[in-house]
Amino acid sequence: MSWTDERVETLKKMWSEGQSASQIAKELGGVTRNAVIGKVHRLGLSNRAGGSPATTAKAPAKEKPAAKPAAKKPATAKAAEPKAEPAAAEAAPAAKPVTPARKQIIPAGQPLPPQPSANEISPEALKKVSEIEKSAKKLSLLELTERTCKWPVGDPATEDFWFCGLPVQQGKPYCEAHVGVAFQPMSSRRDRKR
DNA sequence: CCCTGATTCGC
DNA sequence: GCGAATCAGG
Repeated sequence: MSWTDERVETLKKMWSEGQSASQIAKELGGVTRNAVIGKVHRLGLSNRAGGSPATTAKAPAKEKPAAKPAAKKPATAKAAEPKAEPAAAEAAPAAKPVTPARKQIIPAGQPLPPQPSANEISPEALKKVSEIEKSAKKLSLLELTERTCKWPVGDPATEDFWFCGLPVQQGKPYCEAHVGVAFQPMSSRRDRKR
């Protein structure tokens, strides 16, 4: 696959929408996330700029100490290149419905509105759990690994007992769905005082 | 381990 | 220009 105009457009759009490189690659098909990232860089829109420069403002002059001897990184001489104003400020950064050709999930630079669900377990979370439990891998205790959801389901005293086993949420011991109900912000036993 | 983007460099 | 391999971080 090559970078046709269309594909580049999709790339730009998704990237500006905050989609991850892998998501974009998946969407485009025929390319890896590396390809996407590479293209992004070549297009000069590495930084999801456009209007919100306040985001990931990583140090561009990221110099790597010569910690790698025979490495394949012969410290390029172009250490810090005066990356002037990115022409990225091309189009209107905001108010641009664009073509909602597909699913536009993430708003944009906006992280996400404050999560209202602070108390009690949202019915959605519970529903999500019962849903995922159907597709749970139902692992036994011995099959659990560091990256399998350790949420127990059923009664340990019966045979209807197993662990979720779905991919964990990274770091956490449970999958996303279970993390949702596992880490109750608080309460729930408030009015449950026996 | 999963994921993310960033960078280099042979092609 | 392209993107795999690699790096670096979460």
